[in-house]
Amino acid sequence: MAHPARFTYHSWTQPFGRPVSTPYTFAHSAYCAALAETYGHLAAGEESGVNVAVAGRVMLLRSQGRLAFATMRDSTGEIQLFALESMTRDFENFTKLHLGDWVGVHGEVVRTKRGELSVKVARFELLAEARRNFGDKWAGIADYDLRYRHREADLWANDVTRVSLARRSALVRALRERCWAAGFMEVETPILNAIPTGAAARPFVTYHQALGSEFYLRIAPELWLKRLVVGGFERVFELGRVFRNEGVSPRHNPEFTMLELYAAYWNYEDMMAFTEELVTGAVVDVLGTTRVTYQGREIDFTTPWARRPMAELASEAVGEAVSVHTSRERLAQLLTERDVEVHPSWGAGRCLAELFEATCESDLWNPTFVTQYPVEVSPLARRHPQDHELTERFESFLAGRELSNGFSELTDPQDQRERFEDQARLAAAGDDEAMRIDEDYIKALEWGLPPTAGLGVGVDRLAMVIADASNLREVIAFPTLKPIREDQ
RNA sequence: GCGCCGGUAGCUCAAUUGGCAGAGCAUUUGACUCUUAAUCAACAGGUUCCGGGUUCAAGUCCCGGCCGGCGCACCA
Repeated sequence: MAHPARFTYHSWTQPFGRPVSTPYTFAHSAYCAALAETYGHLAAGEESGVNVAVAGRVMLLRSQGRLAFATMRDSTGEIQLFALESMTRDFENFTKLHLGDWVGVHGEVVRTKRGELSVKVARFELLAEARRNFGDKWAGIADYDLRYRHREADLWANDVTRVSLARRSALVRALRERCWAAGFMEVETPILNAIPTGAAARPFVTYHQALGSEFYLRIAPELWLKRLVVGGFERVFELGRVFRNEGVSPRHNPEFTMLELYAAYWNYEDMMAFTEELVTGAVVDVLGTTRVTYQGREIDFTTPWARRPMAELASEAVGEAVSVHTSRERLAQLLTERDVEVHPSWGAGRCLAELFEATCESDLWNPTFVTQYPVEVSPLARRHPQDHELTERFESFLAGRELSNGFSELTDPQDQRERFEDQARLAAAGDDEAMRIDEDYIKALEWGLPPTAGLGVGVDRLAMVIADASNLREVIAFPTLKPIREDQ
């Protein structure tokens, strides 16, 4: 769609005059869904004797001489409007309403002879006119470009959009309420960061005029949240946007919503238990079941979720025992055999993680915890007591995609400094996603971080599953799109 | 960033091997006292995404660009 949609001006000149003068308020008294419930008992042709004031958009209009029917929708549902020349003030203009116009209607709740619950219009007001139409009244709007750039129209034109975004909202609410219920305090941490940290990702860069400094949009709130734990807030969470300057795909948006939470005195086992309870609980809150059909295939959220060490899964996939202690050469060879390019800077740990991703990740359909991540790919996680090349870390996978990431937090400032230095060496070697040394964070650890476990959940990914969406953009109200160049 | 596919009326979509750009809905006008995507009749509506090229002739073929979808890469 290179051209913006052209205006379709309706000529209101005859019925309403121009400019149309619309009211500043409407004394609304009832919603469609409530009317359907309250007056469901009315028989065909029966009148309730009750007057209501409803408002919404005209979705359909059937004008038939000296009577007319309209279908009006509000945020809760639809109801029919029934107008009669003999009963309706300004009937002539009612028949000239346009699809998409906002109207406020006063009238009696009745059921028509043909059995449709209706508001018999005594009088109505045009609250706002629709100067553009909302697409084909049967087919809606199909053009992705128009749907994503103008979600306000898509929401009226396509039921699936309304349902998907409503489910996302319900999910966010459920996650938040479950965190509150578990004693987590909701906090907010900076989005403008002097150092991008807490994850491995290329950041967005911006600039503050008065401070004369560059800032990075956060790629994760992780380190700030742990500093709050150092400060004595033992359970904190943040539900907010993070920004990663990476490719866009059906499963990646440059800005996305992350839930991160930290609990003092927990380890990663405790956090896995909480993750199950949180995610499965939220799914049940929204959908009322633990068995969800996603893209035609069932996902079973029933707890406990499977728990599998990364090395075990990778070994099964390649048909031989591999681990973080397998020689780098052998792991690299296995990767090369699978057409994965091995970078010189990768050690055995990174190779094992890559091997797992290449062979196992996309097959993990039901929610599954993968545990025991190599230290090399986990610069903020605490070492596993039985094997110091591994960490007490897990990621959960769902429908073949990463859903969450959690671990026992590294609390030793000296170890943390060395991990950062390893990352800095990767950055120097050209890895623009490696972490940078965050001296303030090391200083925070020197004040003492108690044993703590942390979790990050990709909210958009979970919303996709709950909305049965194959594309992330279906659960983001306004996904990031390339701006249309004006010179075209 | 690379590859494949797509962009035609406000919306949804047609258009044969290159041969007069169409339909439904919406809009406008008219008919109609129980409709349900109401129905019926009529009018109007086009830079076929943009810019070049080939050709007697381009929506269609070629080149470049814009935007989108999907795949790959990237995303621990």
